[in-house]
Amino acid sequence: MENLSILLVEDHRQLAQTVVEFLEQEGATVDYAGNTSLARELVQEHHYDLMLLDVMLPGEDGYSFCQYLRKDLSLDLPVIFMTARDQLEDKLEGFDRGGDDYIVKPFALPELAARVSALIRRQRKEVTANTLQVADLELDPARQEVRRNGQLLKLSPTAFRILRILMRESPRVVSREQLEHELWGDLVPDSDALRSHLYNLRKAVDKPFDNALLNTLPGVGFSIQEDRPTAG
Amino acid sequence: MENLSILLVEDHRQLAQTVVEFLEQEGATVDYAGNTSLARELVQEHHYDLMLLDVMLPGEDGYSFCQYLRKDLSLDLPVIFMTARDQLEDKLEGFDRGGDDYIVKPFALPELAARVSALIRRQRKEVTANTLQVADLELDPARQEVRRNGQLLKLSPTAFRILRILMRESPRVVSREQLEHELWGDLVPDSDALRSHLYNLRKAVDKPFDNALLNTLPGVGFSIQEDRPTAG
DNA sequence: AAGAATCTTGACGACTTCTTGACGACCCGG
DNA sequence: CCGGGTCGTCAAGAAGTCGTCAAGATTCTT
Repeated sequence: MENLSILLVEDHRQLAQTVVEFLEQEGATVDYAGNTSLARELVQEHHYDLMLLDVMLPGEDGYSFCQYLRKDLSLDLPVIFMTARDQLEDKLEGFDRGGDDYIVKPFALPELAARVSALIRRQRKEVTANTLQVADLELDPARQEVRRNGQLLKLSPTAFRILRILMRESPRVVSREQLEHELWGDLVPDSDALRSHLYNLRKAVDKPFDNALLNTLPGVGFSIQEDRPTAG
Repeated sequence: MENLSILLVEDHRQLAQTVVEFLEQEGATVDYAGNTSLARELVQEHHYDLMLLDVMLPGEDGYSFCQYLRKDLSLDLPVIFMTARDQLEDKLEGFDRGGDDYIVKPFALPELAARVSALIRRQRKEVTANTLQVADLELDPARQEVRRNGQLLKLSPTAFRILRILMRESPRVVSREQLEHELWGDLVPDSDALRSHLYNLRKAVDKPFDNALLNTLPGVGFSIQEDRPTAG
């Protein structure tokens, strides 16, 4: 659960606090919203790896909010519904509105943690120790090796981590904020160290080759993908 | 569940048959194994989209088999444990050995179906719609790309956001107030910056092409749609 | 404890993006 | 036909971001 960024949406103060304390103790960073309007703002401003969503909320309910995320915001972050409703139709509705999992209150905190981890590792393609591949780039997490066109590249540990994030998200664009949080958690360096690391990463991954894989989208983030055509 | 290929590993004949019939009726193709040795062979010879795995099996148990899949075969197919064991430690072990979900017997068949679908769509990254489309305009939120007639357009971040809102609401008309609020929240610029952004957006989206998609309804707002008839 | 590798920081110029204001065209009501 | 409001057009300046790079600080290795 290291450096996982989680958003908890739950109006029950008591339960919320319990969950937050538990998750933070497990190493996650947790933001908390008691209703969906605050959740809406948070979700637009920050990147979260996962959301825990109560169904019964004051104002808009959790189902509706989840659907809004999927349809209007095109956000595909994993969502776990967390509710006392245990009827079949309730569960079906949760999945139907775009939820990934559904856990009935009261639940054991370790089960919640296990389901969170399971979703995250599925999302991050860490189910097996398989190599990640983008074009002629291969990254082997087990061996800590990166090859391009069969040729072994020398990367610093941080550069390796950045590349790994970019490759698992490929061809999605990863925001600077998301990268920084995943690399450093709450201890983001004062200055813009990420720029330096990216510079070095590019020097290793792209410089020696003809076509560049690592793209910058100014003001948005970074992505790794083959042949991003330059717009006319 | 159309065209899904599922492997069911379960020694209880009665339950197995019920599940198989249900899933096939839902449109899936189901292979069945009563023990892990048969399951081993099947998994090596065929591709499955998902596996339903009982824990208590004759010979090797389900936990062990799942771990074998992940570690030795490096197979990342989604696995749902399906068992009568409802103790916390059992569930934790299931996730720990690489399971994606855990459903306790007896369960409702529709819940099983819902969990299967949820896993599949996550696996296939179909959680959200991949692109927004209006006429020959396509916007891919994940890649931050916009194409018209297949050709990549170059947009500034703000122009991209405006287009995305307009396409999301298409063919509805979006008021200036709504646009400004969604772009800047409470920090709307003093002057009418939106006009400038729309101008630039039009330059990129409409100028290079024959027909305009971006319409202004004076005093009302903006919309994006094909062939808006010029009212008489 | 010395040396190597790595990370952070700061500086610089180049470039992009955003905001602002100016101007004239258009529409509509008075 | 005049005037206020809205709109499209455009350029200039402000603000911010990016690539580049080297020097100092820190951590790791030996």
